Amino acid sequence: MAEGKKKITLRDIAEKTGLSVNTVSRVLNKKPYYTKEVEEKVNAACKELGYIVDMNASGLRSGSTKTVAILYDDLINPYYSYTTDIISKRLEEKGYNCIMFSNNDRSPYVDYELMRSVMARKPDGILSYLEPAADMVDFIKNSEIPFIIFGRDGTQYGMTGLSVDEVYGGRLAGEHLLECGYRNIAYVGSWHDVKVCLDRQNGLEQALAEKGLSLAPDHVFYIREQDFGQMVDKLLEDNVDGILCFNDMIAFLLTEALIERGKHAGEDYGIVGFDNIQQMMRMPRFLTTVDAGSHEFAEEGADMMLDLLSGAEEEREPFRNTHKSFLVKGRSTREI
Amino acid sequence: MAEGKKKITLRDIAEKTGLSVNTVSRVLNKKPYYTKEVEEKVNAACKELGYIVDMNASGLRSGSTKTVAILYDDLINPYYSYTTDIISKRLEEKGYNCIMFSNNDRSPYVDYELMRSVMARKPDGILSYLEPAADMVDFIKNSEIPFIIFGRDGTQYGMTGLSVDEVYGGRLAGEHLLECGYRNIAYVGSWHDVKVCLDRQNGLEQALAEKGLSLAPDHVFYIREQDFGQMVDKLLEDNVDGILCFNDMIAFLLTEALIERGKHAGEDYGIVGFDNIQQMMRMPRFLTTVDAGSHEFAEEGADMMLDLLSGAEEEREPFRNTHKSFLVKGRSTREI
DNA sequence: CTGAAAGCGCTTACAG
DNA sequence: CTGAAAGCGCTTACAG
Repeated sequence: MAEGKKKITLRDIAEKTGLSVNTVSRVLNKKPYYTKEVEEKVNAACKELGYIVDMNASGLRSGSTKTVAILYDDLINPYYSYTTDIISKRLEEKGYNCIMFSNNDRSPYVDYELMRSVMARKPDGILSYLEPAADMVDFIKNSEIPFIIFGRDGTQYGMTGLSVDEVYGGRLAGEHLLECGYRNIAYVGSWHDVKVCLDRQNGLEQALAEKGLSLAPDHVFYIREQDFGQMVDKLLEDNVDGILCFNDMIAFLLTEALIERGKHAGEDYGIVGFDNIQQMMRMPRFLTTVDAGSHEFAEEGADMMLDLLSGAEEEREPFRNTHKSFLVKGRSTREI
Repeated sequence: MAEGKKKITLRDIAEKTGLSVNTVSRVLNKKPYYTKEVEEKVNAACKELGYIVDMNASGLRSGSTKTVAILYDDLINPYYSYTTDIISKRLEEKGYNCIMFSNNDRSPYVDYELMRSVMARKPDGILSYLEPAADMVDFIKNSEIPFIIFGRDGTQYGMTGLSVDEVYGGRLAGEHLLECGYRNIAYVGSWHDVKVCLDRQNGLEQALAEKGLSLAPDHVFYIREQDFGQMVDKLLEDNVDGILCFNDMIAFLLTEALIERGKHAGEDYGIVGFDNIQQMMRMPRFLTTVDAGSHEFAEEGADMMLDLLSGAEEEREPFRNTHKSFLVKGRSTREI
């Protein structure tokens, strides 16, 4: 089958040039101490034979795989894919490749099964969109692999990460709904035990409290844990007029469900999301949403990872709140 | 720093159990010939010590890294992220991890620089959203790594892949525009030299030709190669009323640009995209678009890769046209 | 400035 | 059924 096209290794380069494997390796890795003449001979031979290093072998020996693991739920939500795109490209420029690990919808957490497959790849760093399960925190710390929690609050775990002030974002959304004149407010979250989700809800509640209002307990929903259709019916029955959703995708889903029932966002009710995915995808601005400056945020995530990879681990403060969100007005809430 | 938490290797398990490294390896890889007693001893020791295999080492020795490289432009377009999500999860289930490689916007092709970094990782397979550059076809074939071109026509390269009948999709879109009564038609593509882009254009032209119409050469645009604003002005000046875009993202971008100029899709003009990303993201259906059944298509891509990985390489026909597209009517074209 | 040796952690023949 | 040896392709000490 093969056209004599055998794998070219350092030994082939060594033989071709009459140098030792060792010296060839030193030239390719630009370690000090070799003559210009040797350098040129090596480069010429590599080019001629089409040498490509085996990162598996170099990683095994050197202990650095030049690899970063990215842990996520799914890539369907543009918040993930958009930021992952930015982060992976930035790391790629610096010679790192990204290996993808999803928890395959088992849970919103990093569990042992996931960490096991991650560690088997011996990544130099791990960037996780998922929070660690409670019993995994020590395990992760003991692994001594730089671990960044991206977009979620890591302080509670004593871990490094980047997060947005989600409570503040929730307040912005709540204040906007109130300004628009909505008074019968609901919150549609994802999971009841995920901190970001609760933070946004919390912000909404603060905004309401300032106007002497509050969020009725039966107007708080977590769609991953209950029936979507029943929730929509309940919203209609109770004449809810202002809805904050945990993110844009949920907001779109709900908008569509309400259209099917003859109700229209911006007219019959107001709806606000989070993430501003319309902007990421260059869509016309329909949905009112909270934007956390994801582009810059992703770049900071990549830079933080690169810092950790270059060995500045211990000095970093465990956590940084880098951004203040802002509201983006769309047509899904009433004009003021 | 380390709490005595040293790396656990096969040798540790061997010492703990009193067996040889070899035997331990055989048990973990479920190779034939070991007693139940030995198996239990090994598993207990692995669990107690928290053994995790080093895939770098096993890959180096065995020649299989259990890794698939995914080559793409960007993950921003949901067509990429949605299908990548499905493919990577399916592969993950079968024990493969995906390493991401973008060409970092250098070109829409797989070039040598990209292949170099791919090959350095010694993946068992490569799935590419990008077409190979002309001078890379032989290189890729000689590498003898299973290579799938996903979503693009590979026949011209004599390569394996999955693609949709794009000409047919273009016809569907063209026929719909004509049915709606649009007569002054334009095509907004991405690159002039990418086959999918031309195929869709070609289909549009066929639909027009059947009605005795044709696409004016100055109403064909490739936005990656010309000024977007100038194009929009031209469309307005010439009173174009029906526009087919290469994909939904371009269609959205154009819709927004026309809104800024006071023109509205579905009223002042009709616009059709490709991919049905609204459906992927559970958005209300605004845009009329051509859907190629991406979910199923991605699953087939993953299955094809798994087939190749299990060694059925040579028997596969080089190429399969698996799906027929269908039109999804939105509000961006006139009601018929 | 260059080379010979050792070894990263596995799996693969091969012996017994 | 189990083990001792070799080796995957590199990089890292260490000698010279």
